[in-house]
Amino acid sequence: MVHYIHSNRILVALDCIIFGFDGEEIKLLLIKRNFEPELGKWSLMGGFLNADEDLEAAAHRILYNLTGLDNNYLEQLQTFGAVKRDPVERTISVVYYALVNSQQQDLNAIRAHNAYWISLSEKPDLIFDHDAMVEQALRQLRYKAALHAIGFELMPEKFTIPQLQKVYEAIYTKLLDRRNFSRKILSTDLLIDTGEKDTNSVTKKGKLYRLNTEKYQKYLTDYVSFFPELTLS
Amino acid sequence: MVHYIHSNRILVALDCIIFGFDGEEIKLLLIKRNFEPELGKWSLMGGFLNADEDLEAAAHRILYNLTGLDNNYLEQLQTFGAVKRDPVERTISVVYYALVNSQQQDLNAIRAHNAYWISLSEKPDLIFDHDAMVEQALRQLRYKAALHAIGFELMPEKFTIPQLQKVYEAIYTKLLDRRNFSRKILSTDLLIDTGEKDTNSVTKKGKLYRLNTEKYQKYLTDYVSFFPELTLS
DNA sequence: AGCGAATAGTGTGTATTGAACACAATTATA
DNA sequence: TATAATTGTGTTCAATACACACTATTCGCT
Repeated sequence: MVHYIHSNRILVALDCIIFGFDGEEIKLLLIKRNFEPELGKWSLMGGFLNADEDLEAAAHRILYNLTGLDNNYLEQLQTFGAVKRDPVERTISVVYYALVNSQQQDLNAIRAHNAYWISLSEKPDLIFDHDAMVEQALRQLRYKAALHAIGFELMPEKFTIPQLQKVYEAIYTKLLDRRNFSRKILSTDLLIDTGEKDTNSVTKKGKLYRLNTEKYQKYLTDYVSFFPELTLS
Repeated sequence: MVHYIHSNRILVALDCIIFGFDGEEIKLLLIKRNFEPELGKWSLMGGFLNADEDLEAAAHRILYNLTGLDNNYLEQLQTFGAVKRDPVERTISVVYYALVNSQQQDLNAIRAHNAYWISLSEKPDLIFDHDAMVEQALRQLRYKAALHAIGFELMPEKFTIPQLQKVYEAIYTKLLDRRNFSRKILSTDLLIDTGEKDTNSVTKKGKLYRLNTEKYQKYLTDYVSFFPELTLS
């Protein structure tokens, strides 16, 4: 097989920012490292790109190994490539972020990796440039959620409109008007009334909806300003 | 120096999609390859990441070598990493896109690289996955220009409002209303009247403006829905 | 010099959308 | 059965988008 003459072959890592939602707050799935390097410190879940593995496949592998989840929103964020970013050896890292609804995750796999769901407000300092990665992922999440209807990705199968509202309020740390929120969501025609009611609710039980997945696909691919009022800064 | 045990060190390439504007159409700076591999075919301008070079610096180097330009809008687009994307050898490519105002470019450097400004409508087929890269860059350009005021990056130092309108019409292949466009741009307070008039114009000479660069920085970093009406599809 | 063609610039009304707020309905608990 | 807490629906006002009318400047032609 022919090769390029250029000799600078380097390690390609992947790191995953995994966002979840517990009903109140946005959470991150972080690793308390029980391996070298930087043993004992906190980091993102990551791994190296294998020789016969597509980049996208590697991202799915890493996410699957940690969470047992395989069917989530997963998007490439950016590639970090400063020379000194990894003190061990020159490594560039292709960063992905995932949105998971924390329902059918594999708790054993998570425990085995020494991973924990941590609130954004309680995030510890992370190794290398992982803090910058999280910061950028959060910016991208806010950006994207204002334009596309990805808030649903953090919801369980069935959910009420007030629950969905909590996701957006958590993403933007900003309270929204119930009445206007409800009208906006319903006007998209993305929700299907299941006929069921939320049993967890203490007082009035809200309608449980599920996502109209076909229409949702259009909302993802099309550029639609979903929440123009949620501008950043 | 310590190294990772993982053995899969691979080549990291960078490819640049370079957008320009000639007053009528969006143009791409493409290479008619006079070197291997794929000699004689068209491609993006690219190169390999060097050992002691930050990723961002490599992108600037490649753009500078080709155009002589060093102070342009340059943004990382995405990293392409399919196993077979480069038939010569496994290579991942970090793709950047640049917006240049085709004024003070180094024509000798461009000629030396056998590069040409090609209209989007006349783009030839490119090697490897470069077509997909261009397609995605164009999508990103449309996305971004609808939200942020990056249309200015394709303008010369001084320009008239109708000229700026042409940029947006070229990006979206869509005609815009003169009156509303003018009002919207002026309301941003991003333009400074130079007092001069456009001498090239055949009939009524328009006012020449220049960009208020401080305010412009805010428009770039802030999320602002710049042209909500320019939705994609 | 005067006129028409072409392009640049300013103004105005209507329809749509966002945002604030009032009120009615449901359910557990006291 | 009243009360507290939360959900669901309606209404009004202001801001913005959008369509379209009109005026202004400049060149070239008669």
